[in-house]
Amino acid sequence: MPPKLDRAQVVDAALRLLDETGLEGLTLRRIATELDVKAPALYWHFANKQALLDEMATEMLRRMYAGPVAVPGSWQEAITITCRTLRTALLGYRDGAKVFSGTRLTDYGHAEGQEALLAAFRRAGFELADAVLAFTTAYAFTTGFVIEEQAVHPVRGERAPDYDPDRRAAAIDPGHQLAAAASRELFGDFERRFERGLAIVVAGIEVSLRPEPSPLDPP
Amino acid sequence: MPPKLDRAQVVDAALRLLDETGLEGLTLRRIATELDVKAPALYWHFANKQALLDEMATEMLRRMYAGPVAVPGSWQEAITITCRTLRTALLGYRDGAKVFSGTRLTDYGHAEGQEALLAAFRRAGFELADAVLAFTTAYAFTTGFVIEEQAVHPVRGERAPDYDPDRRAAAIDPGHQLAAAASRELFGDFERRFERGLAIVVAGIEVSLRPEPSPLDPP
DNA sequence: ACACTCTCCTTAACGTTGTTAAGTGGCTGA
DNA sequence: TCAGCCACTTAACAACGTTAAGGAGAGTGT
Repeated sequence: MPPKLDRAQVVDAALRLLDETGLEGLTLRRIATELDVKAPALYWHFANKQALLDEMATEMLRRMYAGPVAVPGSWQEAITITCRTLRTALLGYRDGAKVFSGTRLTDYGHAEGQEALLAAFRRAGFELADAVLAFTTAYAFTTGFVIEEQAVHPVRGERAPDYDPDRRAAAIDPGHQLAAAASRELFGDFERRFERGLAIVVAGIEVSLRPEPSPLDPP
Repeated sequence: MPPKLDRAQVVDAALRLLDETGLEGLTLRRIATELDVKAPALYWHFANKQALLDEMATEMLRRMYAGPVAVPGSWQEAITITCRTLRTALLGYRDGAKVFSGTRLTDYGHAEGQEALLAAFRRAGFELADAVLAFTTAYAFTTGFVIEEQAVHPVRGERAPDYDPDRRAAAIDPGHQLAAAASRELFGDFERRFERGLAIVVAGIEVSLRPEPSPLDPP
């Protein structure tokens, strides 16, 4: 009899269910039921729940790199597209950023995309250490941004009731006018704010880590 | 008879225990035991566990602002110190960044610090919207950075075994030289990388959101 | 003096969760 | 034919968050 299950099917079902239930509603029994199987069966394929979550995060990355990854010439384009794609990938699943940032990746299939990105920096004359710094800074911004974004919008299009800008503005001590007025900006227009924030990071890299203009290395 | 407990004591004990057990080991029964009380007693003071976690996050912020908050003149100093202080505050507790980013704050006591920060931007001529953008960008970077930092160093001074740079370097397809070499940079020297990353963000704000040099508003 | 009420905690229990132990049926190779 | 592995199932465990019910003690009204 052919096996009912393999790891890929479990991961796939788990990622589907994640959208319906959210991370805290994602239980092994539900995943198993979805697959017409009892919960302990999952332990044949994964050591424990954390291993499954790790694999889910890895699969999210894998699907992200499975899309159009034509990394273009300039490092500015490369890092912008990478972060934009990462955000889209994380937003593609409910609690995507939390799942992603809570797990260790299980394989290094993403090394290829990373290699291309780092290569773009090197071509522009960046030291490797600077390229890594640039990359991780943009990356930290992206994950941090999406975690907050998904706290406000747990599901695409809906808004968590606890993040009502007007309520926040009203609750703040009226002596703090700027903070109150900021409420309107804080919880909206994530699309635009992400793009502008990313542009800030890229511009900062450009001014702070300017590569040497010539390929000569000083002694 | 005077009550054994109040909200502040519960929060305090919970934050103490957090360091010992980590977020996933932090159970209501353990917190209760620590307070010489049975678990259901906590429900007199908090509606549920999430409410306690929210209060813990708020208390973390409160303690952060309780320190020396002399926000200086320039917006560069203000935002640098704010983010640096936030990182320190989050690193002060095991899984601090995760607790923090997973909760909604329960009061707006932090509005005062935010007000001072925004005021520094306004004094420099920034539009409020730009000040908020600058602030949230640096903030997203900081939380994203510390979440990753605490994944590698769950407890100050110790390193999670899964994040061994050499193992990662060895596991990566040798065709990807840059990605493999990057492993050495990726998991170390968080102190320096945070400072440089923050400097990048600040420099980016400076170039991207340059305020008008004069206090005149165009019509 | 007594009863009433309010506060703050306990005891007991419920349903659910991740996880383990033990068992079971089908397929493969000798 | 039969041992042996694979891939599940059934049964059960301890632990979790949470709820229901009750009780001790202090304060108040009469």
